[in-house]
Amino acid sequence: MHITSEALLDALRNQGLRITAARRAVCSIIAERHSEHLTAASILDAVQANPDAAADQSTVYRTLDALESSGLLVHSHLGHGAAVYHLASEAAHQHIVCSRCGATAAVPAGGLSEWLDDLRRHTGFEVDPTHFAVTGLCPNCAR
Amino acid sequence: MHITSEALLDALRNQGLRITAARRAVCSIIAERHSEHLTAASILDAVQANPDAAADQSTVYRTLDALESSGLLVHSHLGHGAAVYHLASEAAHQHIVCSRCGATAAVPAGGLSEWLDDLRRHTGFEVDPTHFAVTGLCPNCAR
DNA sequence: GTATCTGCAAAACTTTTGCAGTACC
DNA sequence: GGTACTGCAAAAGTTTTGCAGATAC
Repeated sequence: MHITSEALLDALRNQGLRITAARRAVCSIIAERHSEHLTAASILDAVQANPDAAADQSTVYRTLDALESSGLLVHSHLGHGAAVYHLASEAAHQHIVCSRCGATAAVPAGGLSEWLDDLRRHTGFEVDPTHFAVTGLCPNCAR
Repeated sequence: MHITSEALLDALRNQGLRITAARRAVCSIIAERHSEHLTAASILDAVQANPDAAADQSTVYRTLDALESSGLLVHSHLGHGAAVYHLASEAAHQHIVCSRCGATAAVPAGGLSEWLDDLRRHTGFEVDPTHFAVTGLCPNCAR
């Protein structure tokens, strides 16, 4: 499930936005490292590691916003700290995070969709379960 | 499902903590307004509205921490902003929050517990579903 | 050429912390 | 009397914003 930097840039172009060195740099980091839990800070670090394409913090945040508007990128909150950014194509999974040690696991899809249907029926909400992680205690921390 | 300010203060006493004017003030706000979504800021405002018992921000946070340690109070995150504090006796419900307009609804218990069992079986985590809300679009915002 | 971007710097917002003095028990 | 608590002030951490100058198209 790879996506290229160009695909991300195209999404920006399609919104009528301009393609700049800073945006190329951010898109390229995301395309290369899409399987990690990227935070704004780690993207910023990676961008600034390349002196030819260094971009400011505010520019990184603005680029991430633009990519989210395009629908290709989403962010979620795994805990109290910084948000993590995912490709939307990889975001269809929810995380469970240990509130003591920070260990994360993917929430199995089984059972989830029935619960979501149930939620929709009862509340009328269109549920997006991925935006916030679920917290709990991992097997180790639960002892 | 009321709780008195005294019950909260007793919980502090039982931890060997001292009872001060600031702690009385915080406990009394929580006891009076337990049915609201209280944030640290709203508790602080309420405390400072009474010039006889005004307490500092840091004191309010420290008191809230102490009450959480006692197990009578919990906080949850309904969105990107400040945490909300609930009595633990009222916290056994999860919230769903509209990511556009901020409307909240309670997640019905039905279906939830099966999903939680499922999660525990598959991940081994002891799940606390109430700490982070679930986001989605409310019926109005979903159009 | 001009509307959009960028960097810089500062602010916003929530929460935490260090420290010297105060008050509870 | 001694430990715990408080206020103050400042910092930490993440994200946002205002603005003057630079750049893509």
